[in-house]
Amino acid sequence: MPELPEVETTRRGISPHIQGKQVLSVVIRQHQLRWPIDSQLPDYLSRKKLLDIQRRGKYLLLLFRHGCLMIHLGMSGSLRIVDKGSEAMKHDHVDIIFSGGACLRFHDPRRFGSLIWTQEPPQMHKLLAKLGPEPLSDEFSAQYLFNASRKRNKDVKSFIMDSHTVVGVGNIYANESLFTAGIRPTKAAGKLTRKQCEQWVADIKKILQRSITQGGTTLRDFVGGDGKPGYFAQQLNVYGRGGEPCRTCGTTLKEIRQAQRTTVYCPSCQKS
DNA sequence: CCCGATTCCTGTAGGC
DNA sequence: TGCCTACAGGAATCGG
Repeated sequence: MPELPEVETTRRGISPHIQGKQVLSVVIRQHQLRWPIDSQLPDYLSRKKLLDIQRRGKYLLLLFRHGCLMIHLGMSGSLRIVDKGSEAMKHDHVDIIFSGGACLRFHDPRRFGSLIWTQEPPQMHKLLAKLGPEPLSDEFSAQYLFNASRKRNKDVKSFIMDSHTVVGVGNIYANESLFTAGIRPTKAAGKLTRKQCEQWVADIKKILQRSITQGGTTLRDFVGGDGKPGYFAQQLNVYGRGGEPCRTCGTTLKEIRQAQRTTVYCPSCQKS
């Protein structure tokens, strides 16, 4: 489940191998992803130079002079650099082969990911145009969160996972940051206090930043071939721990469903 | 505008 | 052991 730290780790991992290189060929083995891959993609990319790789939310943006390939990893997608000619495994859906012999390989068992070609500036694309701020930017501040949450009746957990509020806070980080901030996940967003917004924003940034740092430790393995995401190694306080004792107070962690997602929280530490 | 439900897909875990 | 089902999850989109 690639969250923002994994996407950023991926960006940093693949960039040195393919940035500035020319696309030699594109192989699509499976078109049917979250959205069908444009059959003309090989034509769009062939012989073109990859200028830069950026990230917006959980989208990776492969920038070319004449357009942009937007890649989303969905929940089981991954990108790796392999040698040109290395044999494709099951679920290796797309190869982009570059001058110099590096092959960018898209792997996605559950096919929730997507590869979308656009000729507009990517920030104008409808999938990116209305996204909320980057969580690690100054734009994502306590003031912003307070303002954005006014008169919203939605529970805070679903509210923060909505990419129109802020990008990149998925289920894991929503659960973990609410625990650290001591906020009850079922609280209505509109009832967040300024103080809570300050605490929560700071905690979200802290947790994401720490996770990116840890993701970086797997970079070597990443390119070499096993691509294990780093967040499994990190200490999770609540995510996946329903029914277990809270690490802080020992109270049994409660598991509920919010908007078809599992929420875990400590009834004692997250009262407000 | 706001919100909840539905949808895509397959690996894994649990029940029997 | 193996079959079957339920479930996980990001986020766009639809319906109320």
